[in-house]
Amino acid sequence: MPVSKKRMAYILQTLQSMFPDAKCELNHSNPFELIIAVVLSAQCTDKKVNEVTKHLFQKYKTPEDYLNVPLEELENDLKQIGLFRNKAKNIRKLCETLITQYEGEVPKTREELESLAGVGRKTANVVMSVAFGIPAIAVDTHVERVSKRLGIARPSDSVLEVEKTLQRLVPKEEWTNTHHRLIFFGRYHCTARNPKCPECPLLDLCPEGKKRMKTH
DNA sequence: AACTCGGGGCA
DNA sequence: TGCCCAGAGTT
Repeated sequence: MPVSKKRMAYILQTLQSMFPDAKCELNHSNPFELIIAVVLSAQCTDKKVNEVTKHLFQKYKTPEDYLNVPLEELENDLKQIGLFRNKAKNIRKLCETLITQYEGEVPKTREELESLAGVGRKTANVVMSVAFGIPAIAVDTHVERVSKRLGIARPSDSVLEVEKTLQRLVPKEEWTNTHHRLIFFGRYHCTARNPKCPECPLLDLCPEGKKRMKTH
């Protein structure tokens, strides 16, 4: 059974005290740069993405810029990032759609965003919340892992089920902040390998943490 | 639900 | 060397 709203409120309060300033760490200065950065961030550290986009965004500033070079050149510019061939193709398709259907602008609805190449539910959620201020909880590997460890979601839940559970347990005005705090919690504290259970303020209510403290 | 893409970081 | 990284698309 998922946690109660009361217990969730305590978790949220604790996360807020741990990461009061949690926010999107992908460098961007507009919605178009953000959507490119999030597409690139799939299965790649945001640190590496920022390293690459630092140069990328000086060279490519508009959707047209990505289409005005040979595909091989864009692939080469993304060489340091995993899955770079898929991402280069998707980004070009995405830019083409922006030009032909959205007057070169990044759309704001989930349906429109998810229709773009390389953009799924997670990326759409990030763009909506970070670029346009629309409340959303994007469930990535960190959010999924910590939600399941804390007992907020069941181990067998899909990412969509995890998202729905979080939406039900968290006040809508806190969705975006909570998303970023769960990410920070997963990145810097409740890490995939060697989570910091002994010094975790949530250990007392964490099923996985208590299990780990016994067996390790 | 499982599989594939995929170079880089880290223990 | 093996696991993981702010996933998405296909089968």
